[in-house]
Amino acid sequence: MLAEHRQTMSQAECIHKLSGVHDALYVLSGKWKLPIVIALHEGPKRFGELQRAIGDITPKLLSKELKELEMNEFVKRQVYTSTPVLIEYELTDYGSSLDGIIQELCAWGIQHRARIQSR
Amino acid sequence: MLAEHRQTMSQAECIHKLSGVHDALYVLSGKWKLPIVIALHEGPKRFGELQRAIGDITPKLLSKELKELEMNEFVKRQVYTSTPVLIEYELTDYGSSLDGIIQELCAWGIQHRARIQSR
DNA sequence: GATAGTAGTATCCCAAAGGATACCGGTATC
DNA sequence: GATACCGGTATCCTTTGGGATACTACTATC
Repeated sequence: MLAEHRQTMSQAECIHKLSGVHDALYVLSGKWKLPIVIALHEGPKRFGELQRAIGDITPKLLSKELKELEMNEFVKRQVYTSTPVLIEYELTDYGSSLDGIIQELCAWGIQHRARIQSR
Repeated sequence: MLAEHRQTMSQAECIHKLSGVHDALYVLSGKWKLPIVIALHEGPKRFGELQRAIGDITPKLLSKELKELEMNEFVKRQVYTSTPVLIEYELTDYGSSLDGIIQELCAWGIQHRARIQSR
């Protein structure tokens, strides 16, 4: 293979990766989206439970992030019309498709912290 | 296993994941860090080459992000004392350890785009 | 000697992200 | 009837991330 072709191929691959990563980061933007998804991984949670599980998130932000997660079909808002009304947020199957990303980030982050601390 | 214990375990797991993901996202913060790492994946690049490869990044931002990537040992700044001086940025082995994360983000991003467009 | 490229730095500015605080209507409890 | 929880909303304010633009010192080329 000619150098010229290799160059073209790796450039194409680079652009391909750039766009994929960009799209993924776009829907995961914001400080709290992944924390919310991780917290919901344990099971459905109510608004207040989520707030306590994550810690330090204000209701305004939690509400906003949940709406965006709902729009992207990562999270389902379940309303149980009992009295009083019970509202639960639960991870959808599509939300669970983020597991690979979360696993990689988590594993890398943990080894990185260990690496930093051992210096 | 008692429900109580399951709950405790999954909470611990949740906190564990939260901290790992947090640490990873912390060093990858900023709009251009992953794009730079991806661009350098093809091979070493000079400042101007990087700027052109990424597109739309201003020299100020590129300089800042490169410094942070260098501090985290993702990127090595090579100075060749020829005349004129040649400066190249190259990915370190540790920088390559981000490949798993990039792969996951890229693959997920691409399937997500396909999913969106097919609706 | 003008022009262009290389590798950045300096300054200014703006929009967006996010935090603090207060509030709302409803229900249940004391 | 006061208080407290639930599920949020509204308003204000600060921070910071990042873009635009200009500039520098050096070298090479026309």
